[in-house]
Amino acid sequence: MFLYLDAMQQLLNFINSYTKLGKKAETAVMEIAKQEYPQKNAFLLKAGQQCNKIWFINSGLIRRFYWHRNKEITIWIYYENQWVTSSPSFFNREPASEYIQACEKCELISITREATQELIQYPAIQKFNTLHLQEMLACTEKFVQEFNPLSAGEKYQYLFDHAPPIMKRAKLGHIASLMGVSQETLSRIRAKS
Amino acid sequence: MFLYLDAMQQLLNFINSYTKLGKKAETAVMEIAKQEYPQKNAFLLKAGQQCNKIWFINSGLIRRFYWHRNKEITIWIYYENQWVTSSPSFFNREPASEYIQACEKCELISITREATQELIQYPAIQKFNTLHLQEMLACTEKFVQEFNPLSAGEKYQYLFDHAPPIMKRAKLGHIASLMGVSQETLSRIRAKS
DNA sequence: TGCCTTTTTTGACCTAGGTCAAAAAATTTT
DNA sequence: AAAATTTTTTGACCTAGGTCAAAAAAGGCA
Repeated sequence: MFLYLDAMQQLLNFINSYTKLGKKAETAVMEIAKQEYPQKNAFLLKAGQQCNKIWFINSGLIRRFYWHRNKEITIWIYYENQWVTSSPSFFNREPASEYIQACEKCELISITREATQELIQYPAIQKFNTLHLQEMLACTEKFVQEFNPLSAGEKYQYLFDHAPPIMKRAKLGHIASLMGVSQETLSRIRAKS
Repeated sequence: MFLYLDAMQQLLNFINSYTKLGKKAETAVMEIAKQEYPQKNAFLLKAGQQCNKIWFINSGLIRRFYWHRNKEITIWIYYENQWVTSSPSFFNREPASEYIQACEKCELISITREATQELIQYPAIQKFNTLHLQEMLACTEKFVQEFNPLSAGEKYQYLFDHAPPIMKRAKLGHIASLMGVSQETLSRIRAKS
């Protein structure tokens, strides 16, 4: 019970850092959001399923990946205080082309699509949603822009500077595919640094 | 005057395809939006400036690019019925790291950041904004995901299938840098197809 | 503690696509 | 229409990072 309140408070703090929610909105969030505790390697979503939730990460590491020609390609790895979902599937209500899997034992809060529709009735939450979508769009663009033209070694350094939890906690193969290089290349880069 | 109404109608049609606007909201859009007619090669934005507008393209081709080690890197090329802005600069109110330039003589509608704040007061426009942000996010993710693992030749085909106006109207060097390959490589790919 | 499995490293070799330079073609300007 | 400029193509050569295979290390678990 103590842990429960704690996790919810972490989520509310996150939202409040964008816009202050009123008491009613906070209560609505707490009533509608559910906690989940996936074990290491558990799947939150598999390719072909429709993704009907977004997850907020209280603790743990989560990876999104898909298969391309007998190879896993990691889209991104998420950690504490970030949101995960399959955007194309969640927003367009289409089957996902990707898997979402826990890399570590996790503590999550999930909100269903219907629940988000409820919550968005609160103006403060609507505002949070808009700000957050804008930020995600700007970040995604910025990342793609800055990251793509780098050499393999520079990509390694970039991720260390911008997403240390990934580099410290994810396994080599996952990081390599996130960077778009082979595992062997990443191992060699690491040997030098 | 006829042209003017025509361009505005094109914008309203675009928005209405997401959610129907009421008469008042439509009027507000028409009063607040301004038309612009940049010549070929004109800059809408230069690196270092803050981007305080979004543009809707009635006609023409517009390119976003930045410099990386004495090389222009094209972020994306936009055309009819699309919106252009520097998302990081526009949303975060920071200096842009990129240029936005007309590749052709264009017919545009611009809306300032302040104007968007006015317009978003209308619930239908707020809804359009949310839907459009979601779509952009989902599209951006999907594109990066599908495009990145392809070989140079496959990227060429992918763009032909997904963005023909770019391939038909943009110049080779711009397309090459959008694809992340050298101009020579693109020329060779084209020679084969 | 020692066995078994998974992950990471190392080495030898290869290839997609890069670079540099010059010719050819297409556009623009006068 | 000719000259000047810009864009695209072609050829020769090179390199970052890929692949395949095997060894070494690290984690799990009985």
